[in-house]
Amino acid sequence: MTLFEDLKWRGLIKDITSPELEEKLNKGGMTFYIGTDPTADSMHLGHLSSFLISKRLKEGGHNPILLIGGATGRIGDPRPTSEREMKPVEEIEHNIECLTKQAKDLFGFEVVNNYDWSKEINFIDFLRDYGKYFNVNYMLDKDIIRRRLETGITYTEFSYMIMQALDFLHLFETKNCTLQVAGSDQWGNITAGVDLIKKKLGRDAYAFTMPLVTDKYGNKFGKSEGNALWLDKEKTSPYEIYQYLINSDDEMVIDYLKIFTFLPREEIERLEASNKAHPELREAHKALAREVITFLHGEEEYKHALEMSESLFSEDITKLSANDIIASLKDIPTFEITEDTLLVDLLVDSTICSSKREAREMITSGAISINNKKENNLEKIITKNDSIDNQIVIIKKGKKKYYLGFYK
RNA sequence: GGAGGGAUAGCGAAGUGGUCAAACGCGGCAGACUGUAAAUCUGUUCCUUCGGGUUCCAUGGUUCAAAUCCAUGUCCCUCCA
Repeated sequence: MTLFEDLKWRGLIKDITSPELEEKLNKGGMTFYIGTDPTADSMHLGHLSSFLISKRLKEGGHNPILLIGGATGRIGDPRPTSEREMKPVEEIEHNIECLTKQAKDLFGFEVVNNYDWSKEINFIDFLRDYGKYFNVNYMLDKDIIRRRLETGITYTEFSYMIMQALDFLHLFETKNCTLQVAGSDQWGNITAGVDLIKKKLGRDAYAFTMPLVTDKYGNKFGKSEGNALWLDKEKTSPYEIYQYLINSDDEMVIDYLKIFTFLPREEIERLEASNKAHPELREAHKALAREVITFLHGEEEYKHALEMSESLFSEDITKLSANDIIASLKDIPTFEITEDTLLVDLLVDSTICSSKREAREMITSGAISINNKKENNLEKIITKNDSIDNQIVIIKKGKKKYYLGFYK
């Protein structure tokens, strides 16, 4: 199977700028870039899919550059709905530092910052040297701009695509970078770059986008309870990622294997068959969790996440000693217990529930378990008798969320 | 610069003086069923010491009573110049 066929099979190619790209991809030897803006101090699972492509292309004999958007991040990529808040420069600087380190650690490829070449361009030169290549009508015709005409868009965000086009041009000129890869929402910005290179230099550049990864309802992949799952394990534990992936939809899990793992086609097809024949074994889900966590955090962390999940979900945890539990459950949220606390208060103080009303609702509906035993009593007082080895209390909210309480 | 329209819970959207803690839909959370899945069904979704308390962009005002009326301000949209 050629590189292009493999990418296609994995569902990683949505649009390409030109059919010649297939042959060029298969041949190898292109320098390409993938970028992200420093909107946070870590990438999240949503970024992973496109960044993994850099590794796939590298293996196909291409030369990757990862771009962190210090300049574009100061401007803000237009969202479909509304204007972004501008982030303070200090925060952006901090994010750049974190992301650069993360990208290097995870992929080990060259990382560049577009602020380095954008910061010197002054406004007059910008208008003379670049502005003339962008007809406003052309810009207005881009999907992302058109969608914003109703709700309004500032000149700042309107200009974003030009900056991204400049990046491509700069990398093309200085590093012979002829290919850009990004998520499909970047199509407008990417083609702006390809067109700019054509107009200004009369040269051909290429790009392809990958589809946005979603769940079966079309929601963005990689969000749990509205929060992004970060690739930084200090922000999102391997255990949380394990839980997220193991709970993937049956219908989607094979797609995810193709996108997020380097498993070969035969192995994924075997898992697909297994998923069909015995979905309850969740072999595909487990493989997904294993591959992703091992890639991100290494073998050790994966084993730990697996062990934790198994002890919480399939064994009788109360049979373990407090020390074993503490060692094993290091990644679930913890809280402190003072002796003899009303359960309702405990749930609120520990932020497991956001109000007493909610805490009561949880208890009454049978959503709260103490050491894996349901607790329906609103008057329940937690004492040392409820603890394991006088040290800890495990509280479960709903079916999947665990919290570990420590006596001081 | 001128004219008009708008701002309601996470989102969309009703309500236009008391019956409004605010319909409805989505989303969220929980229960049942299961496989830590999906679908389905059920409950719930401002806070509370369960007496009540604080909400409908902001600040003042009218009224026994305001999300609803008035004034000023802020932000947004449409059209004209």
